[in-house]
Amino acid sequence: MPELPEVETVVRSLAPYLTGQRIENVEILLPRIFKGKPPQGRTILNVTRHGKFIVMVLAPSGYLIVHLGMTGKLRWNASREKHTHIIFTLSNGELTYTDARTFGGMESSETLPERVARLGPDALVVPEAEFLERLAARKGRIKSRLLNQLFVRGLGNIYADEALFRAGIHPSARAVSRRRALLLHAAVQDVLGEAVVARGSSVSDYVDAENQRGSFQNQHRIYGRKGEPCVNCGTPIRRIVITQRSSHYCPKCQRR
DNA sequence: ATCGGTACCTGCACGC
DNA sequence: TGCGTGCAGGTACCGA
Repeated sequence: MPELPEVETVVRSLAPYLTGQRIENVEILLPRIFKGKPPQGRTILNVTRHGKFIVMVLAPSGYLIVHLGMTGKLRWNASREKHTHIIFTLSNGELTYTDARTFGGMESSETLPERVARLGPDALVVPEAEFLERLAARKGRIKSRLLNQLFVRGLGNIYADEALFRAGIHPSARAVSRRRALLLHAAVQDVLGEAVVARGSSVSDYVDAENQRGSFQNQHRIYGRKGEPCVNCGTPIRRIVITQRSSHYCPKCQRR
């Protein structure tokens, strides 16, 4: 489910509850999705976002890293459901992790795991020059590059499609002009910024820490709109598959 | 060292 | 009602 705007919304809605609280108990019902030693007895110093990862700094030491995968939900004082796999009891309430598909999970470790630390710069704030430089350093179809978290971190399938549409770039394009690359950089930050304001996209089951849905799905211009008329030119929107992911584009507004 | 393809899971919508 | 198929916001891992 979650890309940068959804994870950002979860972090913002969760931080007031978790900051400064002590982890009294950790109940792990599905060991497969929890790596490392349960952080019982530690205190949560802060809750931040690193791309699509949620990072909690613990005291006296260590980190708790959470990834929501496709269907993960990290919620405050939520009731236990069929797919609730991990329950943290804090001094002031309960933090539950619920995930139907279990593509997500969490890890407790003393240092920030290398696979998280090594990701590219955050898509919401990456400077223009660095975006262009990193884009040029990689090959393959532009959509695949945007989804690669080593390029920039935070973009996923929805916002990659939305940004490419706004920049007028075909998702299969390999060479992108400097002009288009500049438009793409602006489009990425615009669409992510607008989506954060709307508290993310709830296409099916995404909710924040307080079980609230986002509303940015109502502002999608291209994602999930196969067959519908393009908002710019009326041409029916097409869906193709790139790197096993569905990609939506307007054949007239987004030329190769 | 990068890539593109595949595996990992469950649920839902759809056609028959 | 049930069954098969395709699809879904993700990353990790493999071989070329």
